[in-house]
Amino acid sequence: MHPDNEDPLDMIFARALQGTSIFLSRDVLRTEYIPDQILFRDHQLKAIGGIFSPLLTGHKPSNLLIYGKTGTGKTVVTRYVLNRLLDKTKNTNLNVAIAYVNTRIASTEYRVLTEIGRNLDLQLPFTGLSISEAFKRIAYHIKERGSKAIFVLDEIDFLIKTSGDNLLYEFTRVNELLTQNSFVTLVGISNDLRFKESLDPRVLSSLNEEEVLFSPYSVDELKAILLDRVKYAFVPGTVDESAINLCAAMAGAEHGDARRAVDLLRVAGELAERENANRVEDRHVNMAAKSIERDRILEAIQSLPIHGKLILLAVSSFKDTENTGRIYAKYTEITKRIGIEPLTQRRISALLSELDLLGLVSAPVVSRGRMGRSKKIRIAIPQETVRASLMDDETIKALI
DNA sequence: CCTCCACTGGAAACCTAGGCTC
DNA sequence: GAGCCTAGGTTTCCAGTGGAGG
Repeated sequence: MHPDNEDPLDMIFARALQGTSIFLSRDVLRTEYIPDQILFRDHQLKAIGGIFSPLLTGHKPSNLLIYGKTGTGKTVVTRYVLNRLLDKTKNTNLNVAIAYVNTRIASTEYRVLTEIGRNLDLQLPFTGLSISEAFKRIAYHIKERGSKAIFVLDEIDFLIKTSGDNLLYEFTRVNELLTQNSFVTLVGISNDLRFKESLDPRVLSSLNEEEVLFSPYSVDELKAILLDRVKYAFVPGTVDESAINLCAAMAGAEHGDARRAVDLLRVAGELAERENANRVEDRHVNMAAKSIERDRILEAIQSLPIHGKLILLAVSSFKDTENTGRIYAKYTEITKRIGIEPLTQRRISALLSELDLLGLVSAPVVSRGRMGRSKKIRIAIPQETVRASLMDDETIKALI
């Protein structure tokens, strides 16, 4: 057999067929995966389990607020407990309904409501209804079915930041509309402790009936978690121990982020597989770190609206930092060239702040005395990445 | 210590797409 | 199908501001 002479595609298919891939199961390394056993989170597991347990006898559990940095297991533990609870109630006459919404992804009040509706098998049109109408429909749906509902609002700080606490206030009062055999319990998940400050005290006291804190994992704990996943994810002996250590160390260096550790391992595995290596080594992990960062940026840019892309292009055409006025001038020049109506400077200022938040540009506000007060704007990602990702856009392609 | 630049960022008005009612 | 309503994005308006230069 001469592998060199074979069609490369045939080889890939053959490998897949023979199951000689280094992966046993990729799914184990996906972010949505919920393991059978959760390590180092006994305390939180018991606490959350205890808080939800009244549900088993048909009583309303307390509202709950969960805190912890990204990748500390908040979402996984919550979903795990709720899944187990659903199993327990499956053969009873308790009608338990769980709605999970990530409010960073469902970024407006209305989208949060449609998402909750979807989770409860209630179709809501994606636009056209008022917030209060959508809200009433959900409440009526729960009441009619006598549901014991749990609303999990993940990354709840985003909802508060973008839309205030009006919706949350309505949620805390929804039980007044419901009858005895139906209720809604709220679970808020946040990685920012400070968001409490911007809540109405009434909302806070209602939402904060119980509180559970998730601390970051240590590097040793991360390593143990990875070793556990490796057992199910990879063919035995195909992952170097030093590669695992490196994943754990990289993820631990930030703040004990298990999601990042697992992502690194998955991407490292995929890179190793792609180059037909039979082991995952340190260098694959290093490559994975770069690849993940690059993908994050590419995705962020590609999902930008057209004006966001044009601003990015304007910013990236300067080497040094520039103030808002100069960026705006460049931006209007670009829009003229491709025949698009420019947005106002006020709007561009706001969009620049959004790009700053996304980490694509750096735009701190500085005062230059007599030279006025403005943003100090600079591109924050490699020039070549900007070009590569903007090439996808037909209207912009011609400019580059 | 005062001025004054070049915006910032809050607030309200305006616009548009799309569902609802009759 | 006309007329109404709302959410979300944008524009309009404008008071407020940090600090170098006088």
